[in-house]
Amino acid sequence: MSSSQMLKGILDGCLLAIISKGETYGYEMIEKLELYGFRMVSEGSIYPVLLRLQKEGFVKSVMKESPSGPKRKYYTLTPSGENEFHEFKERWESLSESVNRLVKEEI
Amino acid sequence: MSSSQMLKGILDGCLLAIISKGETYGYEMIEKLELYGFRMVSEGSIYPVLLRLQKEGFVKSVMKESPSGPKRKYYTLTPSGENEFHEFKERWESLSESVNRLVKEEI
DNA sequence: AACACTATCTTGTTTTACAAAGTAGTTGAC
DNA sequence: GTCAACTACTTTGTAAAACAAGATAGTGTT
Repeated sequence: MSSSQMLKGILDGCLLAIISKGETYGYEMIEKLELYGFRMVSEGSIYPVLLRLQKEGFVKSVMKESPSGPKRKYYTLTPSGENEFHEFKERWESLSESVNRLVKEEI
Repeated sequence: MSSSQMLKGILDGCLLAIISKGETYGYEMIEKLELYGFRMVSEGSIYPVLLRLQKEGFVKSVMKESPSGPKRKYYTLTPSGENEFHEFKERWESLSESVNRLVKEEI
């Protein structure tokens, strides 16, 4: 994956990161992203990404009853998703170092 | 600008960063991006961004003769572009901290 | 019943990514 | 002198993505 593809893949990677910390569902992921400092990540943004991640085989999901409210779709990483998350971390490392070198006046 | 808008604006910010270091032109920016570790940033990616940045009033350009080869379109930041670059740096700081907290297992 | 909160999905518009091809000047090799 | 290689910018076309907004639906409170 090239740098520019990387730019688009950050939300994907962040969702993989959240799911890697333990089974969770879409609505909760939005709340967690806010805790981590991401602002304005709305439902219209993340649900389509979750569907794509599942289509690509990186996550799988099961519906479970909620103690209150409608059923929740819980997501977990597949082995392929764990691998993808690992690769995301490396790409992120490389990208953020490049951007930091650039904006922090080095070179 | 929200986090998700931020995700799309990284290439824009990086181009502002490069131009802020001194007058330069598209073809040279691609070479510089490579030096900073960005891979596969092609002409089809950056020229449209440069046109948009100019349309938004963040950069201005002048054509100059090249000592060899076709004329070059040299870009510089406008005051509005300097301000935008400053805001980009703040947004980048905030985003990269969020992503790092997330992938580096904190919280 | 009306409202608020939880939870997911779909739709429709706008924007973006970017490969590919087009145009054009310069340089060096043969 | 022409062929290839490099420099340099633009345009075009397709595919994908972003995301606000709305649809749907269950639960809890007033």
